[in-house]
Amino acid sequence: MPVRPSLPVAGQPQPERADAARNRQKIIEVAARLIDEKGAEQLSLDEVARAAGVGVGTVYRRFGDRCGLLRALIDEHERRFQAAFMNGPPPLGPGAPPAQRITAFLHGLVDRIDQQQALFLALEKGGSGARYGGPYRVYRVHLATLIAQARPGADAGFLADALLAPVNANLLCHQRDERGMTTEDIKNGLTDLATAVTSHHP
Amino acid sequence: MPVRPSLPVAGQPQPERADAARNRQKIIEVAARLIDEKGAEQLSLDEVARAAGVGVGTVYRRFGDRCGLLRALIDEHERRFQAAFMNGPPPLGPGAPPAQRITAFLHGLVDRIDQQQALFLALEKGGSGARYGGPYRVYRVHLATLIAQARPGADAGFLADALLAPVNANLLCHQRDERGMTTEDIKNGLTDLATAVTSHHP
DNA sequence: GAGTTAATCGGAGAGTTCTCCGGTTACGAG
DNA sequence: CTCGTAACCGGAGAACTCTCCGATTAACTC
Repeated sequence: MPVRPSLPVAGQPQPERADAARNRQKIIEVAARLIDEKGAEQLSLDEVARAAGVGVGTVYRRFGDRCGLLRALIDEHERRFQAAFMNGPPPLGPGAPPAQRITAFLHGLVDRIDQQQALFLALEKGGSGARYGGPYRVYRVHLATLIAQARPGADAGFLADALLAPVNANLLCHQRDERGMTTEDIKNGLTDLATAVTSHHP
Repeated sequence: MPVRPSLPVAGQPQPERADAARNRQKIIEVAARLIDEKGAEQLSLDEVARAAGVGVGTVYRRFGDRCGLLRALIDEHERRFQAAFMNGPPPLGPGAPPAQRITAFLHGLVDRIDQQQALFLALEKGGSGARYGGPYRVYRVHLATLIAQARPGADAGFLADALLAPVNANLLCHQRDERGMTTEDIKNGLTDLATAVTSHHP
């Protein structure tokens, strides 16, 4: 029988042996500490394994690859953010008009990336095809729904991609570090963009 | 005396020794062939060096890193594209109203990425900080100028980033392969986006 | 041509990511 | 408590990117 990859799907807890769970926890703790000390770019899975007292094979079995480990470190914040825009108070959560919710969401996403900038940068660098799976999918559906409410008839799915695309760690970093923009400049720009998209009459 | 990196700046031909020029040419030819045969992702610089009959150090001396080699392979098309939107016939080149030029530019960029999709994908995967240098800078200035003409007072620089962000190989691939969108769908979406951005009255 | 010098060459090697698989261990069944 | 098995462990090793530096060679001067 083939070994299943055992990458746990979020929200669907998989039975995991006690030693495996212990190792997962230990690896996450060690990785978080090492990233604090030396930055996410410098994180070597070899080193994580050594510091956690496990073999490198164990790290890969638990997290699939380097990006998988980084995602695991991001996961908790992610859940909180998703809860905020799906069930939280307006204007981020339900209750406000779609255009306002879209703007609030984009601003929230900027703040969220800022919180764990180093991790997001490292994750985007890794690339892999998984960039548009998981959280991205959730964001996209959320935005597309709001856009469809504000502008029936438009290609809401594409516009969701278009609003999400400029909110990524690489670009944010570049805009701030090399272009001298502030977070407020960026948020203002996103407000303008979102307003233009939702209020456009073709 | 420190060795200067000798990464040639485009358009500023640097005196290069005959053997060095020969090797650069040979490396580019071999790399192009290997990419045709096995795909850009599978391109190993070790293999390129062996097939070109040079040491691996030579490849790195010439092109700096993996991305540098990929950029060199992209370079010729790049020059043609830049010439087209800076000096070519309208609506891509000068002569058409800004809004139309913006749309034409975005459509042209989609086509351009399609032409060398594999290379762009590999280049984006590599990441590095150089993603916003070189061609990107040119695109950004071009778009920002046009946007400033269409909508004086707006943050044209940011909006240029925002229009460029959704036009990248990773997203285009994703939209087509996993979402079933056609190139036409994407271009229509970009037209809508550009129109919204340039005709918005705050 | 011969000499000088600085750019170039090439391969050994360090540091990574990820794979593979023989040996080990947790845990439910009896 | 014992046993059987599926899941897990860990480290050797393959493949890769990139660095370093002694040996080599192109190109300019005389």
